[in-house]
Amino acid sequence: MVLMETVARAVRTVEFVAREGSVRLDDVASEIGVHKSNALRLLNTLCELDWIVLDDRRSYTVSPHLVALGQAAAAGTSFRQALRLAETLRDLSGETVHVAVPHRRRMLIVGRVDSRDPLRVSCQLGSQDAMHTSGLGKAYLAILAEHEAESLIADLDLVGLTPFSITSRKTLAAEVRRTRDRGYSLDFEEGRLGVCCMGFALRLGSNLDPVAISITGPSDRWTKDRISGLAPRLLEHVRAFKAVPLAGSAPGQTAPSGIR
Amino acid sequence: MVLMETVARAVRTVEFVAREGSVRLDDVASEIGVHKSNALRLLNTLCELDWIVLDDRRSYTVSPHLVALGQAAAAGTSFRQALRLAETLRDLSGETVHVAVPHRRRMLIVGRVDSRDPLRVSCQLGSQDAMHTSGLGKAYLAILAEHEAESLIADLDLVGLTPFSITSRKTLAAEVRRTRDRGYSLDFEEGRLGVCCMGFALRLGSNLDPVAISITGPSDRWTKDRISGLAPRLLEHVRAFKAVPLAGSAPGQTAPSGIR
DNA sequence: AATTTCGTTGCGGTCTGCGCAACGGTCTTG
DNA sequence: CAAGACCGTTGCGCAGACCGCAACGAAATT
Repeated sequence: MVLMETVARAVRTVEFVAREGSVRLDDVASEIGVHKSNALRLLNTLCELDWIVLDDRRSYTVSPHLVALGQAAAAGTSFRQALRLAETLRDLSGETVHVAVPHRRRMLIVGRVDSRDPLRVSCQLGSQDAMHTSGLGKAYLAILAEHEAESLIADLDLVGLTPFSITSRKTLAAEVRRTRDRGYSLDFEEGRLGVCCMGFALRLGSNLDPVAISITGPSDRWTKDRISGLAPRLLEHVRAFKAVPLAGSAPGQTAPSGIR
Repeated sequence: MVLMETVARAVRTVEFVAREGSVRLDDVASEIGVHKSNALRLLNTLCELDWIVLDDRRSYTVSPHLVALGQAAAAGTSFRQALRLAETLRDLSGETVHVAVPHRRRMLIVGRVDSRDPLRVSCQLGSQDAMHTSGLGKAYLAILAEHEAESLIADLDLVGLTPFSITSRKTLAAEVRRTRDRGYSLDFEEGRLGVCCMGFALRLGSNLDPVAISITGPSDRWTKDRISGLAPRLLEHVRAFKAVPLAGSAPGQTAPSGIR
């Protein structure tokens, strides 16, 4: 399989600009590893295509036009429906709710409804969590068929992030089994110290990958007791939501969504 | 200025896949206007770069990885802070709140907080409204310096979208002046029949473009009376919000945001 | 006003992107 | 069940697009 170099350079350019926020010509040239004349040509074409804009004659930024792309990327999943459920769960729990989809053996966060409390946990959209150290990942593993989960676990790289992280496949498999029985996943400071969460996974679309939802909060108030106290009510809402055959509006449509 | 053809093809490919949702090899080949062997090379490299994924061996989709890009594109603006205000305004009004930034003589919607009512108005993120037919655009024009607004208006293409659309520069300039005095913009079915809205614009960042916020609802309940009744309270919150020097977390950081 | 920095332009070589055509897999049709 | 159509994949050769080089010019800095 032959790769196209120019395309790769263009993509790396866009991602670099997005990562840095604002860059100049020479930054791009040295980052991509090309002569500045070529970097200029890259940036010029990307500007012409409205993927990049140059602000004050020497600093390049990603174009707001790209939010449409990000939306399209998320719309491929059934996250739009999930967001409505997320809002309900946020209101019930008071904590931040994240929506994620599996992507390359990690959980990619595509949606979020923030807690109203000023002290809250909130992950960047587009960021990725490991399967074994997040409530999202463990919820996803638990909804898969047993053999699928097993082969996925076998492929994971079980790096520990905190002293509480699971780093053995056997322990992880057992925890996934417990999650399946329980109906929801738990994460007590396994991914980040001071952060706890509970998670669900559910199949919304017909043939789409499952979506995972987590409710995340500071360990001081989002405790084991509080979670297990709330869990039944939350689970109830998740199940009730699944029953509603929400008419998912196709991506790209401008028609008002959410009208049943 | 010389454009790079291959880059343009790659970009068009990604946008095509995003627009269609799911495409096959020949679709791309005919859309881009290249031989299918070349279309395959394009798609292969884009897959390798994780911008596109192929689902069931013959249908290509945009990768969820791109939501990170969309986030970065929006983060360039100060929309993160605006979203918090938007949520407050949604709760006060009960209607959908949109956040937009100016982009190429149009208003580009980068954020949204939906009304909780099943019957609501909700625009796709990434979609663009004309300056003269939206509350967003008129609010933006009103916050600009007089001469800036005038030169921008002179450049607009005043296409009418409904019988109520403003199509004369003179009328538009007068309406903008009235908006400036009033403190907020109004739009009664000027962009779409059955849809009304009021809008604000505010400068959040130091040297960033202003952000526009609109509150949009069905004309049946989001009436002139209801809007003017709510306006004072809403304006009050907008002004109060502006006073808070929220510590905006830099894009790309994973630290919990919103902690003052 | 001088100096440095940085974006821009023209040019020629060479590598790469491109179309062509044949192959082999999978899905569809008689 | 077999024959056909369809679609994705691969090798090859050529032309042209991409790239680096170096000189130019504008803007920023001292």
